[in-house]
Amino acid sequence: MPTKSTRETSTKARKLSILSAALDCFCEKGVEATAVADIQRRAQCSVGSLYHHFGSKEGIAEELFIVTIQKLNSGMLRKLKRSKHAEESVKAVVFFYSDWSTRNPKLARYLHSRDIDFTPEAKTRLRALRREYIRSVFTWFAGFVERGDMAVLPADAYVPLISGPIQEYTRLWLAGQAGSPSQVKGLFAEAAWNAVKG
Amino acid sequence: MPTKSTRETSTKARKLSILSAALDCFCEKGVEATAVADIQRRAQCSVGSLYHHFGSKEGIAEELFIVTIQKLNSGMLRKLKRSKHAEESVKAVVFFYSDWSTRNPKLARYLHSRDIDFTPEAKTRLRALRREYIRSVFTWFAGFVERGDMAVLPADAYVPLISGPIQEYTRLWLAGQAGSPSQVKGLFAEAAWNAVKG
DNA sequence: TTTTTACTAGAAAGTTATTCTAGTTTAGGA
DNA sequence: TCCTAAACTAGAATAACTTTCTAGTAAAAA
Repeated sequence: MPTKSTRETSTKARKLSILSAALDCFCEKGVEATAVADIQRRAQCSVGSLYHHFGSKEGIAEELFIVTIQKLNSGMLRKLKRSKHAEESVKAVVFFYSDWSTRNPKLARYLHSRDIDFTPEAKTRLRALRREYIRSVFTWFAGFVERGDMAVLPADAYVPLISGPIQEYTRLWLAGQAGSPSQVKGLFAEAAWNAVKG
Repeated sequence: MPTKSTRETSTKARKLSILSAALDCFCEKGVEATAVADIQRRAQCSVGSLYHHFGSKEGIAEELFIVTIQKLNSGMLRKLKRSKHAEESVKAVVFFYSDWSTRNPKLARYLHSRDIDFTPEAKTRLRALRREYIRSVFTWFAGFVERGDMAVLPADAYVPLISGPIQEYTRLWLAGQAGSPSQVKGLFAEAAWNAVKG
């Protein structure tokens, strides 16, 4: 049983507490409007500590974004791979997105803020993550497409067709302009299936 | 023939040149990373002039965002109202979004960037614009719904179902992860119609 | 002509991000 | 157990940037 060193544990805890403090600040005031001092106060650490771990305010924003995307994607793929049939798989994507967003509204809100300000490196990492996600989904669907259960479409079209509406609806919900995604997820799952079925 | 004063004309031109310079900077470096001095240099004006017209850097970003949304929405509604039938209307939304984005990639990129950092007033204005847009679209569709040409759905569901996929695909395209929206707009228009037809 | 108002300029001031120096804590080897 | 290297933290110092302020110019109105 490999017990972690106290150093390792406390480092991880501090990084997490900084990310969590940052998420709260970002959601309350927006990324640009939160000062490094705001995060530092809320996380109860020093400026030095903050810069030691993340390099810059942008570094915090990037790490938070990337870690969140990774969690969302991996959760989605796990769910996907527990599905047996084409229809079940497609609908699972819509349901998972809806459920994850309503369970993690702060993270969802943060993901819906855009990535225009990231460093080239972070953009590259994000691009790789997205590409990998789209590839995984496409690979999972490929079998169904071959069997004729799903339509033959450009590889890049599946994810937008399936996830686009629920994502857009979730954005409205986060902006206070629509009811909870859970109210329409059944409807949107049907629409997704209609858009890609064979 | 009411000829405009030179003052009025040059003021408008200066404001436009500042917005245009800002758009270029924002697209190249991101909103947060562009300094007021960057915009000021590119627009060839002084800091004072910039603050006189827009109050702050955020003020520029907000005005640019709002003006762009207004143009996009009004163009969309104009197109919509030239359509005769339900199917034609629904597909027009997809086509217009695709065409506008490919014709105005910089503006499209900016619209897809974050709106989380806006002032409460700007958020309110944006919310009003979006609500008004959704209401207009819904009103336009209401006749078709009554006649049974389109399905009866929650009012907030139409726009996400119709526009969600093409928007999401456009986002991928802007991120360099997919081909031009014009390649899939026909496909996506079909899917949109399937999602809402009666 | 004069007066008022919109506008511009650039220096000054105020804020905030980032760096730097000094020091503390921990893991790991002798 | 003690020593050393490395990870980590603190907060002052610095640098970069945003915003304000003062003075002035040009256009329109009176």
